[in-house]
Amino acid sequence: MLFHFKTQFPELNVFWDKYLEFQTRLEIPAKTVLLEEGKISQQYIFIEKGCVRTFFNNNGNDKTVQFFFENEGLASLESFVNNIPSQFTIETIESSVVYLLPKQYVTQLLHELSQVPDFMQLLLQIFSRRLTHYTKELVSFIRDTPEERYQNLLSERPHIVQRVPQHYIASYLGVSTVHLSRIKSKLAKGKPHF
Amino acid sequence: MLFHFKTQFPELNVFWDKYLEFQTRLEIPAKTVLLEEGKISQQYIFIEKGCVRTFFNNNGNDKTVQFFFENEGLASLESFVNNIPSQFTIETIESSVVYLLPKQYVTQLLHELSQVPDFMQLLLQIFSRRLTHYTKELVSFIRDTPEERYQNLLSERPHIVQRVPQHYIASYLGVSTVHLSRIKSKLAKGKPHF
DNA sequence: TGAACTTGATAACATATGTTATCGTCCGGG
DNA sequence: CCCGGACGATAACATATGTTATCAAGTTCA
Repeated sequence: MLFHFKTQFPELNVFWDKYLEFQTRLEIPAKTVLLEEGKISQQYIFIEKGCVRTFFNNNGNDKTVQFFFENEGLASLESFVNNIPSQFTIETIESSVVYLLPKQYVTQLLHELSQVPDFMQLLLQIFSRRLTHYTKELVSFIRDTPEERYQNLLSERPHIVQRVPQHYIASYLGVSTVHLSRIKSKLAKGKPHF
Repeated sequence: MLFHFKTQFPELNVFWDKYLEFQTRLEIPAKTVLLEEGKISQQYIFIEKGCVRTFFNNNGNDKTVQFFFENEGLASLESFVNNIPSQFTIETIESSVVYLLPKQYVTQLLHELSQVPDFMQLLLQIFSRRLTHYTKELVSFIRDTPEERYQNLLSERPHIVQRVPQHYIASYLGVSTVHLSRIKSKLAKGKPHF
């Protein structure tokens, strides 16, 4: 997944803004597929309103990998950079408004950015953040029980739990919807709120 | 984790070789800690002989994340780049011979490399490979059963199974040693070799 | 060589989690 | 206004996996 230059590095806005004119605005309903697993990513996606998830198919059983919300951007990075099929599908959860920037312009943009002094340092930082994110996800999967993962989600990213339908949460946590229900009811008993 | 410039990109050897003189050679026994979880990575490690693993501690219960062998190099990337504590411990599995290149020289090396035309493209490729690796690990954890993960390991990286003690494999697969034994004995029944 | 340690297998039992089925609620479109 | 679909809770049962304990076969090292 890519990052969004604009929000993360204001000093790069000037570059980003040059490409605004090449973006396409889309208003799309829930469950619209923006990139299909197995296809090659052709555009960078920026979310103005709504939310999307990335997932992969496992015998008709979706596994959600990540959620994205307003003012976040994404693309299948490996697919983008190496021109290989995407591991994931990208799909809206709610009806959304997104902007699409075709790959050729992203490549151009990256090329322009490579002229910026110390851009490599930025790039290193960006990637090490992404790597950190994925290794943390991995570690959490290895180390934590689904119940712990749910509690982490609740405390660290409560907006996800509030906004996203529960079966997507279950698929993100790596458990069945039934078991997530169990976890919730167990937690509810432990900590009654009044 | 970093990559090893030298083996992956021969055209960069000339840069790498300039730093050979700053490397320290170490002969160390099994179970030697090269970087401790929570400390800041101070050097890049290159393995001449032997093998090492990275793991994190979970209530005295190690969880192995990755294995490295001859002619591979590693460092805690995030720790390196951002000067933050490493999420993992790096430890030898067998008695090994390693070379250490202090961080300051790696930084210098990276700076020199940033002068190379199109180095950014290389860097993008390097990082997208790393990202792909971690996302594949993550996907495998989410999608596959421990038995499937073991079979994947057997078919794709049999040298690991042959060389690494079984309890490290179990910890890498995310199961108890007892359960890995069960998996092995189950597979042995299914496919008798004679 | 003997003792301590490491490695691995197995059994018995406990717990966690998946699967299937059923039910209730809510919500949006005809 | 009603109906169907999406969403979520729960029960009953099946399976996967962890935990603890025990044993056996190497390995290392004094």
